[in-house]
Amino acid sequence: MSFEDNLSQQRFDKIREIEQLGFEAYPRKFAYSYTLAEIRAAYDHVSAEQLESSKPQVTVAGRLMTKRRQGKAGFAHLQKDGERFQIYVRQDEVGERDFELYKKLDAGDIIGVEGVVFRTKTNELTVKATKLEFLSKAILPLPEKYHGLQDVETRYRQRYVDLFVNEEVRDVFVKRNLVIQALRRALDRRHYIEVETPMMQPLYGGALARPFKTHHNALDIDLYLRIAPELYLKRLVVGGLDRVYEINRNFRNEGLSMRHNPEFTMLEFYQAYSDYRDLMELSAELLRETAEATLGGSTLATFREQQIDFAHLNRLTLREALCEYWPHGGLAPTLPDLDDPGKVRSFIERHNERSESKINLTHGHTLGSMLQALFEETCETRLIQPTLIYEYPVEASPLSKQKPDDPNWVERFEIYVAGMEVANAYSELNDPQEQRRRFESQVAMRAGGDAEAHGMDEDYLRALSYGMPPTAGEGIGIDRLVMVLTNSPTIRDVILFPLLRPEGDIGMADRLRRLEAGAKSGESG
RNA sequence: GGGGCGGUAGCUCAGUCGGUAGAGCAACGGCCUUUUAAGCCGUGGGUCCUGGGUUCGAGUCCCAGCCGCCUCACCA
Repeated sequence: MSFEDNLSQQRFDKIREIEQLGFEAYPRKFAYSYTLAEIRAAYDHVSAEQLESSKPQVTVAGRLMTKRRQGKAGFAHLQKDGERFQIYVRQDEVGERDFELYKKLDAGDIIGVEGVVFRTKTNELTVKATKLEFLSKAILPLPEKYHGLQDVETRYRQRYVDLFVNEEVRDVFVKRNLVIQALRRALDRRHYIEVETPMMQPLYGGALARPFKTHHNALDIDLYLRIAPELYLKRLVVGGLDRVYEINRNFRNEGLSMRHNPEFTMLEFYQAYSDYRDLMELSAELLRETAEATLGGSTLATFREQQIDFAHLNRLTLREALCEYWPHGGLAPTLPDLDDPGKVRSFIERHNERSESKINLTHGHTLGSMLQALFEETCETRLIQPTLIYEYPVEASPLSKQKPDDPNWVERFEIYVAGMEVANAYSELNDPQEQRRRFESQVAMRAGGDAEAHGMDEDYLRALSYGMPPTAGEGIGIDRLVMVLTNSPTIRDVILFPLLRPEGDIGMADRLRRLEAGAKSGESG
């Protein structure tokens, strides 16, 4: 028997021993009168003397996280809802049977406690037990109590352990929920309605990315996991849902990094009779409101030792950003330089000389694509404070409306925070003829080898042909926003179960089988 | 996919020049009725990621592979 099996065997055998004391191994329910947080709220300011005279009766439950025995008494900490609370168990208070149970408890077990609130010598609020109830056994031993669970791989694979052992992990996901609540509230208040559109799509679109492919047996058709909900949401705007949003997963078949998980959560919203300027205002409000809801009223987040202030949203055109954030010293570009393809090419060459990461111009040499590539290489990671970059080249924006005075540029903006793109918005192209031409040029790019170019979506063209009001739409990357608001350096820390390679045979069923086979027979231990 | 780093007890980690594999926590037995990384005495616990190779001898050196992290590429 391996050592680990031995540890588990001892714990497994205790289930039988606990039953022999008259407790149920896996009882149905337990009615607690207070959460641990409620006790703390109710009695935190009550003195030891007052507690001594009032003797408040409570019933609590939770997972046993520490246990300190001292002869015929002992202290332990219960954990529930992310709160830890001390209990004190004395044999002369709980009786012999319950104290026998206490002696058999292991860290990780789940119990219920009836008792009286008091304060210890060190003034810690504690429940002195008058009765114990056994609720569930931890057969597997817990990680070390002081260092917790450190191994990154184990933390992601066994998030259930990570969550109850490392308290800050739970906080991150509670805050993630606050972020989503705040965004929903903000949009609901502005009379948006929330919808769900297909995650499995016969044609994928709305972004430039490679999809996951799957198959429906009964219809015998291939389907794609969506890379974006955009085209469906705009069909709804055609249908008269003037303000819609969806918070849901997108799937992109791409590499993993600290900023990329193949499935990620996006908020997309569309507002009819508006343009991208209206969404600039709305975005600033949404970011500020969300930060305040998450940071307890403050707009200041700390991310990687940097202070990030969501109270302000700087605005620059893409071309202005290139002039302002040029990283290579010497002469930075000027706005007129950026209208000259020859000069832009020389700036790219200067960048390539001075930087590890080279800009590769194989995909096309239009002025717009060069400027966008240069921006992404030189500026993106330097946009630490929330910054809105607007006016994008038309080439990589097949669904955006052009600027009235310059068809090479579209009414689009992106918002960068902490060097990451967290939002993307534009005035939606609603002219079906122009949309058809954009799709055609995308299809040509795809034929030319660009695997991420957009496909032709004829039903979308049909929808636009019924007339879509002028509309602006935006997507906000929830995971990245949560990263910044929770100071999580990697996206895996804000996704409960990030994608990992499967770990292979765990052998758990076999271990449980062996535990059952190895259990001490009948008589008490 | 390229490069770098890592994988040793259930957990957190040491392991020197290649010479019988260690500590703390957790566990088990004993003592202990206000402790809190409880304490004291004692005991048990290892597929050193896997598979080859070099060597009298490999946790340690070499090769291949697996898994993870970082980084680059990819990713508007």
